[in-house]
Amino acid sequence: MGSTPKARRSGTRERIQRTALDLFVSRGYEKTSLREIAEELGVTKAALYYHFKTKEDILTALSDELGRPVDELVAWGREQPPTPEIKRELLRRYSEALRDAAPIYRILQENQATLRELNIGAALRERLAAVGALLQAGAGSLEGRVRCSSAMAAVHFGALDLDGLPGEKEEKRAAVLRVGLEILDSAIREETAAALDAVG
Amino acid sequence: MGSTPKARRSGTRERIQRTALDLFVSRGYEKTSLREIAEELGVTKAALYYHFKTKEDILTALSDELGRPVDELVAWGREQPPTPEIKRELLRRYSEALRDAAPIYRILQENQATLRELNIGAALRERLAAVGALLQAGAGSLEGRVRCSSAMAAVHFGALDLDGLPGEKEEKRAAVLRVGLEILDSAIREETAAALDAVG
Amino acid sequence: MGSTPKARRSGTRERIQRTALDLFVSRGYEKTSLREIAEELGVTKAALYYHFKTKEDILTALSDELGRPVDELVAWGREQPPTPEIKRELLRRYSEALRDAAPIYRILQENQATLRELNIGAALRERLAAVGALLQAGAGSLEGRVRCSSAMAAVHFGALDLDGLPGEKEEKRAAVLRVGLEILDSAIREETAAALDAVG
Amino acid sequence: MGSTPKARRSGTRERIQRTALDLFVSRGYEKTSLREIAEELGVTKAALYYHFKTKEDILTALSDELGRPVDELVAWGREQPPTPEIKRELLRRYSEALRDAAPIYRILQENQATLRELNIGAALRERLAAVGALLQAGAGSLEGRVRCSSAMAAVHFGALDLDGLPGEKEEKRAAVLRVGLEILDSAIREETAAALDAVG
DNA sequence: GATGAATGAGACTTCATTCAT
DNA sequence: AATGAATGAAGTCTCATTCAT
Repeated sequence: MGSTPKARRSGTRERIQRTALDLFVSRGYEKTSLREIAEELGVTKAALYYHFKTKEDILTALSDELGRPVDELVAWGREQPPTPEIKRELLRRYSEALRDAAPIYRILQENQATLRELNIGAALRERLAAVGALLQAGAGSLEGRVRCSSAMAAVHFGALDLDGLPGEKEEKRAAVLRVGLEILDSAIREETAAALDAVG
Repeated sequence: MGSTPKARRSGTRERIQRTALDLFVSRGYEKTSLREIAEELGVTKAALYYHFKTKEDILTALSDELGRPVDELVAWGREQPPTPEIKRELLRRYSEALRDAAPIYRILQENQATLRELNIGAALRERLAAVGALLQAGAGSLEGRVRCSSAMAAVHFGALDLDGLPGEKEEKRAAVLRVGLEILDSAIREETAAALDAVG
Repeated sequence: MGSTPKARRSGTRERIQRTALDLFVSRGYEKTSLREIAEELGVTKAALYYHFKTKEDILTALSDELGRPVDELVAWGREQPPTPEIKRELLRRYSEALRDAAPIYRILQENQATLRELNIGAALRERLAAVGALLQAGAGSLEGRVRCSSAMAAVHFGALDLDGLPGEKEEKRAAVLRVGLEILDSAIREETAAALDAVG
Repeated sequence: MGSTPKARRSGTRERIQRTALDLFVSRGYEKTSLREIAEELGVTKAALYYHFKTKEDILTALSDELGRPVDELVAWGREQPPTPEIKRELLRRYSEALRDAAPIYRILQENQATLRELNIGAALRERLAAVGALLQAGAGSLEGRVRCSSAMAAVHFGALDLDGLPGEKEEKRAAVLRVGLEILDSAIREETAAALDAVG
């Protein structure tokens, strides 16, 4: 309570976050020093420590903010029945959620080894695992689970890694999502068939 | 290519590589210090410098050795015609190649941000891009390319990340490969259909 | 002497002093940061600076307040003749004065190295030296002076360090004082004997 | 095993210890920075870290070395019967042991607050408590214990604090020891008397 | 009577690397 | 084939203090 200054007076806190995000994405978390962030902003290192308790704290704040859409998605998903249509909707929304959250997940992905020892790594990974679990809900076979994972992976890594491909951003996202849905469909088809077998 | 100078004497070079690999995998490249490697081995840091010119050099040597199977796969692929069957074979062999090379690719993946500025990052990424290009050969549409990428991604990340899933290692690899092939098949089907359309 | 400026308003100044005293005793002067004091009090560091000009000032105010009894004792002692009975009374009163002043003298003792460079260290040490001088007044031999010092040391360190011993506080103080008086008596006896020798 | 370089090649380790001891005594442990030690020695800070793992380690090494005489004294004392003569001998030897160990005990005394949180503080204090316990062995009354403590305190603080008094060092030590023995004798007399009372 | 924001200095520590032996 | 000693650069963090509001 009152430990983190709520301050809306000078906006420095926000500027720190934005600068840090940029640098974490472009140079990596570990390789970005607080000196760099401070210099880029034209403040002293000590100013950073006025606004954030540690370096990790900057990343945590970023993740809490940008990761919220995925958090909300998980919350929503948990209240729905695990029907095929809901799963498709889940994947659709996941693709959307990633649109904004992409930078933070890219940081997570590209700095896994470094973040593994930080609390935040776990937090982010749990969010992803939760989405995965919702998609896999009810999947019986190993292969079924792998298909669901692959559908999510297509969307996830597509969102992060496809900068290299030619084409417009939104268009590419749509393509990636369609492929993800295809894979998900194949998973659903198989499960349904298996279920019918078991019954009939 | 003279990777092992005169070696064969005391095996220290090999021991360094093995220890480094373990530590790079478990603690990350950046977070692993030469002191740690040396201590774990019971030698001095200076000894490491007798065998390797720099820290990066240790990783490079590791990558040259473990990455060879994928290199050879690319070489082989380039001499084959881009038929569906060849593509399927390519994916199969890729899955196999990853079996041994997994650690090095895991290091690459989990330390991307760090390695981006090192030569070796590029080298490893190129190998992967080459496999991807072979799989995508002749793909006309954006969606087609995304499908091929996803097929490869399924196999690739499956190989690295599925330690968490239950089941025996080899069994999981097989499942992942089957799913990858499914996705690849869907890509091929579409391309073929599109080609027929264009013709007929 | 204007030690409390206009005060009497919200009592914050006093609360700062009390909190600081506690922390200086338990964590040491150097190791206690203004941040800690402020946090413990639920105010900002800047608030401390409204009431005190520097960190040292807080300690000085504390010392002026708590050290007064010893100051008064010294003033009293200087107006008395250096008779044995006065010396005994001096030691008795010193023991009493320390009852309240103990914390500040403990701080002095446990942070000597740190305070040596601050003015306040000297101030406190002078007070003690003054008591010592009064007790030694007229002591001819080195041994006599050592005896007087030891008598005072017994009382002084007894007051500070005997928390560890079993027994009730006031009871222990009495025991320590008795031992101190014994030592003082031995000093006086010797001096008297020596004086008689010289005369007779 | 091999963690501390045994090195006798350049003597830097010893020079570090000597310089650190001087600075710790004159400026205090906390106030002495590694930069100062390094500069005074004409080496870099990193060189200090080659020889000692932390700042505290330098102090620990110093204490292990200089504190040995007191350690040995405690060991000896524990094997003797607690007779009056042994106690007197103990105090005599303690006075001697302090002759060399004085600097380290002075550091302990003047930096108590700082060292309290370090392991080493406890270690040193335990040594002193052990001597105190040996002197008090068999003391029945609170006053008896206080007398023994005072005897030891006279010798201890005499050794550390009497630099201010006039006279030659060794001469002052002798005087302090004599006074200490006097106080110890008074303690012994009382205990003996009390014992006789109980019996007769 | 007190806060929010910021600073400048400096602390301890770790790292990759070098080189004479 | 390897060691002991040392370096220079850099990193994260904490502190007492200031000042406009």
